[in-house]
Amino acid sequence: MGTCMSNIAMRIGEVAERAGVTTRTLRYYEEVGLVTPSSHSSGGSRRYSETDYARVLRIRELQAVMGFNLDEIRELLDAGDRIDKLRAEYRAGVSPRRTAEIVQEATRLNARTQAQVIAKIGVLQLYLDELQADSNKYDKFARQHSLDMKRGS
Amino acid sequence: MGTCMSNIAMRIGEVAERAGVTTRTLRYYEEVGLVTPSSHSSGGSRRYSETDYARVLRIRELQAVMGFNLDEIRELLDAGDRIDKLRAEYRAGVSPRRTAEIVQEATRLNARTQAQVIAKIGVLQLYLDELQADSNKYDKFARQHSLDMKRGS
DNA sequence: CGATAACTTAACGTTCACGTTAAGATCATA
DNA sequence: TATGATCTTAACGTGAACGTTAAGTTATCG
Repeated sequence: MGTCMSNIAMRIGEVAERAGVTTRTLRYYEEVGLVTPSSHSSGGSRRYSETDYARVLRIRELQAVMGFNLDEIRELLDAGDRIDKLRAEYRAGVSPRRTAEIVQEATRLNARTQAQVIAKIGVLQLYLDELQADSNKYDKFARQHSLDMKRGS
Repeated sequence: MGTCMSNIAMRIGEVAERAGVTTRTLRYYEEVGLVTPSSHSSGGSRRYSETDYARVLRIRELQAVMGFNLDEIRELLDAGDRIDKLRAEYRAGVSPRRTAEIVQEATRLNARTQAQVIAKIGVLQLYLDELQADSNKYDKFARQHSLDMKRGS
């Protein structure tokens, strides 16, 4: 299954370096079902495709920036995978009933995630507003007292 | 130091319940220098002020919603504390020279924090855009295949 | 074909952010 | 002042997400 995609395949060390993680991390991600190398050498070593690499990058972003844990990330990625699979299945012909179910679930997951992101942005924006109000006060104070100091870069 | 502020003081259990955390969590926050109760009973029990309580709430928000770890949160709160101290110093009366210094430092601290928040908002916005693009695809797919399903609420 | 760099699994170690007893001190109330 | 609820410190436990050896296997290169 999907052993040869005419795609250059990277070894684990290369992927690790490019993604800024350790090989241990990649093996751990495989252990918990996040990224499985799309092929292996004849001897059994892992071979990662560019798609695999992109997946690692996405995981790191979801983790570092969004603060999701690996379980949540797996849910999100699974939704995407399901859609991809569905697309392929659909092209090969699948029941409309099943198609509807899958698209609906992906839509729901997407909506849920959007809501979370929007909530986060909202809180950050509030916090930023506070900070800007403060900084405006400092500016005003400085001007009132003719303290000249440069703002910005 | 700061033992009596004529403020009603809460015991640790009350603060914990109001903030939705355990007493262990509050003692841990104290251990890592995040929230120190502003007073103690004669026998040595912790007594928290409303300000302390607000600080706990802020910590939880920064942690849960923004995904900061406790080290990052301490940095952010420390900046705020520093600014508060500068404010107090100014109010106690200082030379115009010192005033300028104070305003300048506060401005710099504020700007640094703003930069962090803005960076996070930026990445979140990018991610949100992607999510919306995906959800548009799902919609389009559903419409093309006449799968009727409601979006929104 | 040999060297050595990169890989393999397996297992124990570590840090963060607390959870969970344990054993005793303190607080509020009757 | 008694007593039960709440507090105290201290210490060991836990799950997530890896880090760090160890001991052996595979890949690559001259």
